[in-house]
Amino acid sequence: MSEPRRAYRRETEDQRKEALIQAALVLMAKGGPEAMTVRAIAEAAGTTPGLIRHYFGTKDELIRCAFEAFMAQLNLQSAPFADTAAPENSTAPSDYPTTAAIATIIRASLRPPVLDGERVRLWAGFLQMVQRDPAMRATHQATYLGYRDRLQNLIVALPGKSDPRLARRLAIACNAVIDGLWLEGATLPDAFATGEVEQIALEAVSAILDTPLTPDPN
Amino acid sequence: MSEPRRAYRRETEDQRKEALIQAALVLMAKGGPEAMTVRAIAEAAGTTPGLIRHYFGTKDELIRCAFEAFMAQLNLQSAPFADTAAPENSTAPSDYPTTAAIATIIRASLRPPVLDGERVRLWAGFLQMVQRDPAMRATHQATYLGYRDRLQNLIVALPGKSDPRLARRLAIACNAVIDGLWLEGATLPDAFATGEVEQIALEAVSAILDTPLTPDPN
DNA sequence: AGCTGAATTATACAATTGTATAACAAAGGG
DNA sequence: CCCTTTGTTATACAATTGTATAATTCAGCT
Repeated sequence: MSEPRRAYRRETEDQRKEALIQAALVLMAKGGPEAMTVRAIAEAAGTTPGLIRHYFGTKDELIRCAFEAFMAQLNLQSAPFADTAAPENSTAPSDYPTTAAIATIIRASLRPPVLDGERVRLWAGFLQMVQRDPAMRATHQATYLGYRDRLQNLIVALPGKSDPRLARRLAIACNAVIDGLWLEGATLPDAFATGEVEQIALEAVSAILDTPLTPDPN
Repeated sequence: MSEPRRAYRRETEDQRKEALIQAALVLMAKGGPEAMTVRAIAEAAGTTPGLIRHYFGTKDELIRCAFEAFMAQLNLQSAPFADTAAPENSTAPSDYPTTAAIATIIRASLRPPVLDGERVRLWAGFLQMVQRDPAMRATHQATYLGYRDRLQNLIVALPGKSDPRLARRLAIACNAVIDGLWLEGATLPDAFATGEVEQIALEAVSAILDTPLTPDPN
């Protein structure tokens, strides 16, 4: 009857933390906050609940870390290179066209793995905790504003958009289109043809910015 | 020690159901799915858990009903009149200008009570269940498509937008802007000035539709 | 080899969960 | 006026929750 004792297996602290965080995220994505119990997390991570306490002290702390990891990953995948290839010698505007950079961000944000139902549900599952926990709220806000600022920095380089207040409003609008399409495209996959979401986003952002975005068939 | 017995109070079936549904929604909005326990719902509704079983059979069924009520209310508040004043004698286009109707929907969708943090978190808290429960998924999809179709029906009446495929893409894009701004405006209230969100939405939709929306200062 | 200590597992425990069932209250008809 | 029916409340119960504590396992040092 009684299960055999779990094999004792030693791991690095980083490996263990990472495994627990990833397990928590998978459970949250698939079943929401209710599914993210310490036992389920531990089992999915191939360990026992005690390790959560050992490495994170409390479940809430693990959740905080998991949220941070999630937002970092989302940020990375939805705005690739972004900070690295941005303005190396930025006084040469046509080297890597601004419009192409904007289009790249849009496409990355609106196709898998970012455009994914479980992703959206994972994000949604955190919303309540984000509101409650100050640390998580800071992470949330920073991620949003970071994404928006990247858009704004690109927009301000477009001809005729140098006014920062104008660029800010345009960035907010573009961000909203992308977010809205991300939400709808991921939660209602049957309502759109493949590739339709990013296509619509490119057209809409082009209209908002009054600037054609290079089609760049990829 | 033992609490006095709760006063026996008889109510209409509709009153009871409504009270339980509203209590469930409030709890979901403030604390997410975890806070929506049968005991908390019953207490917030001024009754006892047994009534949930009596009137809904199971907690899941109550949740289904609550979600339906929520979506109906959201739908009503974000697109007022909508179905009533839509196309009475629709061959007279300039009687009630299409642009004004679009602007009205946008404004209603992006100010309180629709633009509200608890609203968004309430909506987010349902996402997991929407995915799982077929009935809830149908409600969700129908609400989204209904809102979008209303936009599309207005857009198709605009000059030069009579092609239904074009109108569909434009409606999707406008819907996305509104949804994205709803999300961000409600979850990050500090990031926007009052009225800024709807203002940006009006500008963005004007750009997408290539049609000025009547400012109509209200 | 033997000991120490940290990593890991297992168990304990009180609190909370959803639901089932029993006890109770009152309205309405005969 | 009793009796049935239905709405309502209270209690019971097994399952699950997060965390605390005890019991193991094993690597590294002397």
